[in-house]
Amino acid sequence: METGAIQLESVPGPVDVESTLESGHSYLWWRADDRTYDRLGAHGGDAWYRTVAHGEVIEARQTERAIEWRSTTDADPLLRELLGLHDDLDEIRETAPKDAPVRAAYDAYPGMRIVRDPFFGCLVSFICSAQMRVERIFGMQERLREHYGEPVEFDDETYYAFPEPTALAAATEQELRDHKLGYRAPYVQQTAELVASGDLTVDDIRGQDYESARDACTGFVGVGDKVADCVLLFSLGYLEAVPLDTWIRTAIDRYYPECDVGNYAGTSRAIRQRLNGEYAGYHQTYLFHYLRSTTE
DNA sequence: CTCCAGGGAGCCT
DNA sequence: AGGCTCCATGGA
Repeated sequence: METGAIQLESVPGPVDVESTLESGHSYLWWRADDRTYDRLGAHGGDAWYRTVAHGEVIEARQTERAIEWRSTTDADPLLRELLGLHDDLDEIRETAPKDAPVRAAYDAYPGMRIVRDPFFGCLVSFICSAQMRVERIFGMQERLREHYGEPVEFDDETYYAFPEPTALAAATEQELRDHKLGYRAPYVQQTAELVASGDLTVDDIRGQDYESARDACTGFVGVGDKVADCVLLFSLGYLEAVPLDTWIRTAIDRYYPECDVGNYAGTSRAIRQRLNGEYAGYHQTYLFHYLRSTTE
């Protein structure tokens, strides 16, 4: 076992691991303790989180001055990448529009960062997210891991990685339905088949300009514009991607009604411009959480 | 009981 | 391109 700590003073801008991992833009981490997911802030923000990424088990928690970690490897560079710790959050916030809703949203969750999830897990988890509450999406990914994931030993325990594309491609639709994926079951199976066969992979997406990348991503089954935007934003680092979900549509109706031009591509361009382009996805994610936390 | 959740596919015009 | 309808599941 290796252990270490990332000093917060080495990270540009504030950090909040809890809101980064529990707000529902990554579904690939889980609580390492017995405490269940709950309202943000309910546990003092010092909980241990665990994931298996690139075959390595990583556990991390935030303390007053550092992010402590335990892992099967030197997790420092991997953690910085996965948690978006390279993003200069102060600079990003500076680019946000200075209106009341965005300001309030940034004040509500200082330190929340955009994750960089491994591609396939991000893709499948957001296919599963269609018409599904945030809390339940975690459970679906947990069942996929435990039924189809490769075991990894760590600290005398066995944990399961997110399934490889071949493993989910070999699953039957009925099996996936039995694991409560509902009508998303064939989407996940067929998308896994596309990736496993090499017919459509991350290499067909990464590196292209934003709108071309989004179009390419909708080639997966169960992936429309919205899920494609989530994958570009939460896995591939397209920080300008603005997923137009029910919550951000409410925000558009309320605060930026002129941006709704009646179709996804046009509304996407308008709200992206309204949120000042380059980091529009960051600002959207803050708005999403602000709205979700203040309307329930 | 009904309504709805970080939507998308298939089919129609 | 744009507008239906259907699709599972479970908590409010």
